[in-house]
Amino acid sequence: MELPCDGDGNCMICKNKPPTEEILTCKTCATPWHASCLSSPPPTMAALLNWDCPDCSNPNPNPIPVAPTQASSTSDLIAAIRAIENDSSLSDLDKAKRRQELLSKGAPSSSDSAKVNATNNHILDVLSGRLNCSFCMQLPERPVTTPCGHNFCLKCFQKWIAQGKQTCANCRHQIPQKMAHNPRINSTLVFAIRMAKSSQSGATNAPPKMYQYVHNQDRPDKAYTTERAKKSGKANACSGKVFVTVPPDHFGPILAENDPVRNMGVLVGECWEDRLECRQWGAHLPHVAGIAGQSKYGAQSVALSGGYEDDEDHGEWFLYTGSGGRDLSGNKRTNKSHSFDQTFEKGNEALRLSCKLGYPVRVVRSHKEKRSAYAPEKGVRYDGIYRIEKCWRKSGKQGFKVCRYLFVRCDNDPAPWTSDVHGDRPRPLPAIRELKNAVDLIERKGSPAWDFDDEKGCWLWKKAPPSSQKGVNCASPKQGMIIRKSKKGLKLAMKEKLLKEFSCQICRKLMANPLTTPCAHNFCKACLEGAFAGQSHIRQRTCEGRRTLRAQKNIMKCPVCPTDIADFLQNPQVNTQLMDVIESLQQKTEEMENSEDCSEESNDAHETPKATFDTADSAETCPVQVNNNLKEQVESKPHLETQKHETNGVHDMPTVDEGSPEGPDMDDSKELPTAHKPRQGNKRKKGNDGDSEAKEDDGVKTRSKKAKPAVA
DNA sequence: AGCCGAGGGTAT
DNA sequence: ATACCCTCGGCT
Repeated sequence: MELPCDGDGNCMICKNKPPTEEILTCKTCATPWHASCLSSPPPTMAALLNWDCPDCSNPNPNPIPVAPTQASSTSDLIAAIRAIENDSSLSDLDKAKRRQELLSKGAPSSSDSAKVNATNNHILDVLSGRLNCSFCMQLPERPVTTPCGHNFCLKCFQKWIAQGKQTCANCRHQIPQKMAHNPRINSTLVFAIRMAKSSQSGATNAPPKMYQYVHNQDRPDKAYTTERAKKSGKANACSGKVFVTVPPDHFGPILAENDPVRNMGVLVGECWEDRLECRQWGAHLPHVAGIAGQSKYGAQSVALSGGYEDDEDHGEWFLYTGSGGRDLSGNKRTNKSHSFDQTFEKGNEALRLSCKLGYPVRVVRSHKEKRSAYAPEKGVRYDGIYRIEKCWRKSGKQGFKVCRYLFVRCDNDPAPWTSDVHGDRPRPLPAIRELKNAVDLIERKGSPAWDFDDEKGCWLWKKAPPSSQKGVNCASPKQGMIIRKSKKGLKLAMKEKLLKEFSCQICRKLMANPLTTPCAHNFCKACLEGAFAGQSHIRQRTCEGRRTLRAQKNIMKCPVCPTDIADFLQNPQVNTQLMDVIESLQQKTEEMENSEDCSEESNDAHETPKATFDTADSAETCPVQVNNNLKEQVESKPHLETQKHETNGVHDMPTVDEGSPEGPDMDDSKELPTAHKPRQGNKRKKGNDGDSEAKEDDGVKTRSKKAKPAVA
């Protein structure tokens, strides 16, 4: 039995932490192994440099094709390593770091010179080889992190799971069921990789925009406006001011010019607490309905919240189900069962119109969508512009006809889950198996209104957007709120971004010994453990002091989302790859800083607080405070420009995929007899509304008009 | 002026 | 988890 070191660097065979010089790093998967516990350690120094661990050298247990790696052993490299080893001024940690840097960079072998940019001294170097997915050997495109601290592409990981594997491909730790079947994107890594890529392509002056968060104290107005609405449990649907100056029937992205409050526009990846807040920023206006649109005009936006079980989410494309088909009479707000067919009317017809004309449709995803890897863990997130390429009807899972829409992403910004630095490119449509049983199929004829411009390299209106039928919403933002954008140095902005993205969400400092939870949130190990200090995993229950009942597991909620991470906390493993990246970036930033001390940046009017990169490496510098109300300010951002992305390295649509692996199409193959059930009334009966009369005595005069008809 | 809705909080 | 009990904006 051969086993590597675990996430803490302890050998899984002898259980000890081997000294640095006894650690071997696999050239393929970068996993550390304890040399003395290997049955056949590499015989020579050269072999050591080009060493494949037992997992990677044995072709059988790993059926996923691994990209060939180039041999990189040169005598220079060995000499360099020896020099590091003999340098008495370095600590063991430093030595390990240097050595790893050397190895991961690989000897720039002449055979591979085309790929290696000799002058390239960028962050990508730092990342390459460390963050690579062990399956495809590329930087993960949609990174996910196992509880044992290893990072993979979402798709590679899913393939691995689909093969019936239950252990981490790197360290063989058991992968919990929840992670296996519902992996979450690690957005911190998305950021790291994106940043590295954009810095490599020379686009450093445009730091990636993502994960904006508008905090409560910065809101000029709250969603609740009436006294009654504030009464808990009584009303939640009272909306607040809409901050953006677009008409309610505005199509397409919301640009900076329509955002007088922040002058940023609504950015892809922006998150809100709930649908009401989402509404305030204009991304999706209805506070309950999933479709925003008018049957004669088109649909502007949709929400994906898992409300209809027929939905299928593949990130860059998804299959959306129309609304209706349910009996919501009385107070059956939660009725999920269909009792009649959906038809193309109202919102459904609006979507069909947007499909025919090729309008851009904004998409928001809600945490309520539990089956999708792309849904946010919390709240509602704006995911950008999609187009509806086709629509049709089919028999849904419950046997009644549902309206179906194929949405394909076409935004100039990358989706929140991808580490790609460029937006979408036109991509081939996925093959949808259920189409063979579709009826009422509509495909767009004629050219779409929103399309990709080859010359400009971005998506834009090819035809004039439909003129609004409504007036512009005139939010009057507080004067003081308007733009406090200073000409902050771009480098500084970048640095702040770094600091923020790699910060522990508990201590707010740069993460030390980062842990990635199964819900894909990152914290310092000390902070996360500190947050649950003193809590035992098991709660003993006694029955009247007589006998001891079966112990019950304590629930331990992730400090930033509702996920129970008690299991993870039993044996949390440091994400060493992420740790490496943070350390290296720190180093890089310091270098950059030193090299430009005398540059013009220093004449910036206001003294900027020093965004230090001190790691919170000791517990006392990093006070633990869980659930402090996110106290950051809205970030000043460079204007949201309709930027052109670099076209190099176009990482196009993951090849055309079939509809869904396990096929809802099975339903289609046989016409379900239930499709012809007698249609039930979909009208709400007035009488039911009257029932609520009795409790209207809250003393606040905000009776709804609805309460009256019972008397009338 | 209906009526509909991929919401949200609380009680069970 | 799920059942209730509301909300109010916007489409028709």
